[in-house]
Amino acid sequence: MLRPTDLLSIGDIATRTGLAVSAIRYYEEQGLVLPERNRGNQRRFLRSDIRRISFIRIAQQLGLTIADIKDLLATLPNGRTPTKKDWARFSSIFHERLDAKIESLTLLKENLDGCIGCGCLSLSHCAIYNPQDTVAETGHGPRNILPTMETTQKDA
Amino acid sequence: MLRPTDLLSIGDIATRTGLAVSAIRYYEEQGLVLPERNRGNQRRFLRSDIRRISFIRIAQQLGLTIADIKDLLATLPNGRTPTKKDWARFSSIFHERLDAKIESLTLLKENLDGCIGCGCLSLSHCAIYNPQDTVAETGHGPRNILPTMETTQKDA
DNA sequence: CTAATTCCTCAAGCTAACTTGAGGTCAAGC
DNA sequence: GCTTGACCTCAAGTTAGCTTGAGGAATTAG
Repeated sequence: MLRPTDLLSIGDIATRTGLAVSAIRYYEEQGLVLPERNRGNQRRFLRSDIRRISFIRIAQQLGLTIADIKDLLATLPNGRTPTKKDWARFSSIFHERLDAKIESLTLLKENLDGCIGCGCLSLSHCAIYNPQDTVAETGHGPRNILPTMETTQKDA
Repeated sequence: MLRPTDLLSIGDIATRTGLAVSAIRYYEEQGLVLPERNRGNQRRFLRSDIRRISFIRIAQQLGLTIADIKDLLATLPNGRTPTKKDWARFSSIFHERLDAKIESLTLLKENLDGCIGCGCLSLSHCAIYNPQDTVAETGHGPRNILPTMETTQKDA
């Protein structure tokens, strides 16, 4: 338990953050955390990395990708863990994202309401089928959402 | 162009729906559409399948998975394409989903607002870090979202 | 009739965010 | 000092929703 200079092992971090060890290794691989190594090549984290990782999880919940988060963290001087001030700055970014999401979901809902009566599904003038800005589940992977879709409708 | 009994080829459907041919084949594979075959083994769709596929796309936009949609379509008598009445029924389901999503995003936003001042990130009492109900990006794949996460934090 | 399209069926690839496993090393308790 | 548990590094697998490609057959235009 007594670790020199108050450094934490990956297991400690896992316990503290509730993440799997493999996930933390993955974060390191992606450059989100930068633990040092002891002479046996084992990762040694700072206490502040717990906060850093918590920040990562929160950002993920808000819909940011690993890459997004990496960029955000990169804006911090010296690659340090976010402070109160940083946090305030990030918060407003998050806030905007949430607002945008809520707004487009609301829009979608309104369109849906308008559609209940018509039951048209006739593509040409259905507001839901031809949305201006899409949100919903901006899923991962090559999952084209309608508006982005290019007309790749020809076969081999 | 003149097709017997007014049946459509997969290419026609692709053009009409704006989807890729491969996507439509995939939908068939997943049991979302059930085209017949001509004697040359080529798919022949009904005109109503355009509506059916439009429905699928709309449901996807609202965040339903292929499996969800399959289940929904399965509730239709005779596996037919949704009618006005069906559409009204589905609409209310969609409506609920949207409401739930909007609500939890709003909650998240409120928590975030409350957090801007504190800048704690101290896990123990941060409302965002310990959310009751998570939404955000309920991503695909083995991406555990915080509350669901089991304590698999031990290594090999 | 023939060339150009379009279509067919697999099988494999892609993306994000991880997990799982094999094979081996390190550290802590007794 | 030695066993046991924690850790290490790859490589490969997982999920959803498709796309891409190879190799071949059917349709359609001229």
